[in-house]
Formats: sequence, C-alpha cells, structure tokens
Amino acid sequence: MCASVKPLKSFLIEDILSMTPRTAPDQRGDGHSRAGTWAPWSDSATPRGCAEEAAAAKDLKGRFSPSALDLSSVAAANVDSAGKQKRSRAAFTHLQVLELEKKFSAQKYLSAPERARLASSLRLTETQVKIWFQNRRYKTKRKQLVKEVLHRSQGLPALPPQEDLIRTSFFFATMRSHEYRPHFYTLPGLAWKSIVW
DNA sequence: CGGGTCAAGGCGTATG
DNA sequence: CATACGCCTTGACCCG
Repeated sequence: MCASVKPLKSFLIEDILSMTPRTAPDQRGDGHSRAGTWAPWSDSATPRGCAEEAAAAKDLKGRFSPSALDLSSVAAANVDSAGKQKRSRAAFTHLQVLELEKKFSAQKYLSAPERARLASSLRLTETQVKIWFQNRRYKTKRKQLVKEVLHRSQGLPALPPQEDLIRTSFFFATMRSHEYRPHFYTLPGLAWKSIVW
C-alpha cells in the first residue's frame, strides 16, 4: 500500500516515508465501511509494492507527475490550518483501475471472497474495491440512461410505458443530482453541450 | 477560476 | 442487528 499524506502533490520518498499511520478513512457509521478492512500499514511499516506500480502510476490521465510514486489507496488526510482533518481521495494506479475494469467487465458484482482476493492482489482494501464497484455500477447506469434518452430524442423506439416511467424518473433524479453540471441542463431539444463518454 | 472526474461520505433500504 | 447495495452528494484534485 502506498499511502501518502496531503498535499498529494508531494511525491518525495522522504515525504512518504515520514508519514505516520492514520486512522481509517472510512470510520463511518454506515454500512459502507463496516468491513473494517482498512489496514494500509498492517504488515509493514513502509509502503509495499510502490516501485512496481510507479510506472503504471505515471498515467492516470496525466494527473500526476511522471516521477510520481504510486498514490494508490492514498487514503490519507492531513490537517488543515483550522485543525480539521482534510478529507482524502485515493488515486488508484492505472494498473489497479485496469484490473478493476477487467473484473467489472466480467462481473458487475463480487462475492466477499472474490472481493478479498482482488483487494489483496491489487493491494487495496476490500472497502475500496467494494466502493469502486458501487461507483462503477452507478456510473454505468447513468451512462446507459443518458444514452437511452439521447436515442429516444432522436426518434428511436420508445420503451414500454412502465419502464419508461421508471427510467424517466431516474433520469430526472440524475438531472437533479447534477444541478451544478450545466451540460445536463441544455435539455430542451436535447442540445446537450458536452456529454463526453 | 470554472468545470470535469472520481473516491469517499451519507442516508435509506433490502436481506439473512 | 450487521452488512451490502443504490442513489446521490461532497470534496480533492486536475486541466484548459
């Protein structure tokens, strides 16, 4: 597990090695994290597997510098000036995402043993794998919905009424959820500005 | 600086 | 009751 504390822009080895273990990122009161599998430092005081993943980490849509060390499962947070813990956001490596996508294309849901296996092989926590699959399913669903709406707007066959209703309501729920995403809002005539999937 | 992306947070719900 | 899921929403980060 290659963890880091923010600012994430620092990829210096000394920065990373100087980190101290922190509390789990998902000490949440809800079901997302009850597995309690967060143990990035569980079997070593130093990050493991960073070197071999560093190359793969170069990509990540060019977000990180070429010299970036692996930021996978960087479920780290630091403390801001107000003394509050800053929320963290892990950045999975290209390799990890690749494997997750591969698995996802094969199956949309994982059993607990499968999740555990995948998590350990990718050096992620089970919670991270679980959340990734959840987010991935939702993303797929959203894409699919918008695609259908676009198709229909182009005069393709309509869905059966009931299903239609469900999907329409879901669509507008999606619209609501993207209140701050103007590209969802040029709806009349569906002159959508920037749907890029 | 605004907008896009995405991991994670939050809440309601289903299941055993 | 514990756990996982769906459905958003938030917050950190990146890019143009």
